[in-house]
Amino acid sequence: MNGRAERLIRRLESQGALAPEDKWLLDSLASPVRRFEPREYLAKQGSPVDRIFLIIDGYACRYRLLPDGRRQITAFMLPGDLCDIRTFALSHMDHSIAALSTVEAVVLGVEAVQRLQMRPALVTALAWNALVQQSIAREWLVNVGHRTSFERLGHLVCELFERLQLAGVAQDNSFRLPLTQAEIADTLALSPVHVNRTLMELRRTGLLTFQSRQLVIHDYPALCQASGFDRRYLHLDRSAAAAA
Amino acid sequence: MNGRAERLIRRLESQGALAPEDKWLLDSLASPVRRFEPREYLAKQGSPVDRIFLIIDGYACRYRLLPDGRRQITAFMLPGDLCDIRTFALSHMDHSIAALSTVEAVVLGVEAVQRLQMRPALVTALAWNALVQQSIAREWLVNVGHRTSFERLGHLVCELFERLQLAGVAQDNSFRLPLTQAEIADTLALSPVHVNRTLMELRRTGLLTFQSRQLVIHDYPALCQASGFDRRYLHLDRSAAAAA
DNA sequence: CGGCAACTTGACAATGCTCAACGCGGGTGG
DNA sequence: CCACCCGCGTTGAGCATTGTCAAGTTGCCG
Repeated sequence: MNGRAERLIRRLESQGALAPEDKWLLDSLASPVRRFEPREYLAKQGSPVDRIFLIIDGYACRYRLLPDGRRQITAFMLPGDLCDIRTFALSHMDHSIAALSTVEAVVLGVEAVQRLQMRPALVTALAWNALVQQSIAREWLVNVGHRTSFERLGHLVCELFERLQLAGVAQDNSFRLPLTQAEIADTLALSPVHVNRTLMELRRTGLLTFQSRQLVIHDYPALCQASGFDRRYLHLDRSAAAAA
Repeated sequence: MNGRAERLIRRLESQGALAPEDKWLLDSLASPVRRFEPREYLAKQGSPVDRIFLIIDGYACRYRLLPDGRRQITAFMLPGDLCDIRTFALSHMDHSIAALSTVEAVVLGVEAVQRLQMRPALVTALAWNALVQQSIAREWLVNVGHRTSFERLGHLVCELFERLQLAGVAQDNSFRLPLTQAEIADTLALSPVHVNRTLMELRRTGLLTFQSRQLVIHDYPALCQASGFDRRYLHLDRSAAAAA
């Protein structure tokens, strides 16, 4: 056990324990670890799909570029995140993946994925994982489409907090967020200037502070309330949730 | 062969021929057909996941509601569309599915999906299908986040046109679009009033007309151009596309 | 013929964008 | 060791796209 798959295992086991052999397999595939510098590509739009990634540490993102140079970040890849193992069914990438901070990731080829696919319990757990990512993508659409900048930013912070907690890389009421305001802007479809103003408003309201890449939440329930955050879309509870 | 899976098969075969047995299986599972009236639920947020759907005819959509009653449509389900067969890995629905027009759909339970999963070629083809749906979801985020109302609406029309063509239910330069302007508004995160104005602007520009549920495209290349539509995200070509 | 849902149009308000300038800090080279 | 420079953050002013509210109109169905 090298422990590199620990954060992924922790996430997957939130839905039910895995057999030791399954954990061993995940761990044994989690090597070697490759290091990516900020802004470095993990995968490039248009390139053939021949690998997927398990994020060990750091922040990466999926994004699309517009002809005019603006970009939309469509997903964050956090420690313990694994790409959809079905990705190989596509011939080429329809978006890019890049490191936002320094990233440690394991590069998995087809053979590694085939070994994962031979374990039914892992296939199910990873299907759950992929479906949660899709649920998050839907929520981002709601976020960008219908929430004010204040709610949007607050909602993103809540989501990151929950996800990082599940991976075991958040503190009690804070987490490392190595993003520039411009990157947050690309995520929330706001201008960098407006992200700045909104951030100060959140600070003024006493909900959170964000300094030197550390995000501190001062009143989590109030933040959830103010940003319309309802964690059910993250599927964190094992039992079925009641209808809205 | 009852032919009900014809549109799905047509889509899947755009990526490579299927074996006759695979097609027979799809067709044999495509029964019975259930009919849903406009606004009727196919699946409700919070309910247990025990079925998925193959759309035979008509328009359905996935959506989420906000506490204030507004809604965001996160995907269209068109003739020939099939839900992700992995959906059963979730305990409950994180969004609702409802009919927009009268819909004919096949309801598939776990057993039917298990039979599909025993055919590797189908598993691959359906993985491709599901990944395209995710790519579309990413594009919707770009659309809502970064495009003007004019581009947004044009882009949606282009996408629907391409998808309906692939399923074989579009005419040369037009297709049936049984949506109200309010429903388009819920899709594009615009107000109904603004959808109306934008629609008239598209008409005035001579790009398209939309009357009595029929959408006619007068100049498709110009429409693509004006709305920044680049069909690569739909993965329609079998060969790898060049980088942007 | 009546009624209701969808569509249309106008006036006004507001959220968020653009442009522009300035502050701050860390890294680099002279 | 100091000075410059560049990326990032901050702030202000004006603007524009889009939302809201409200009043009509059209058209379909009963």
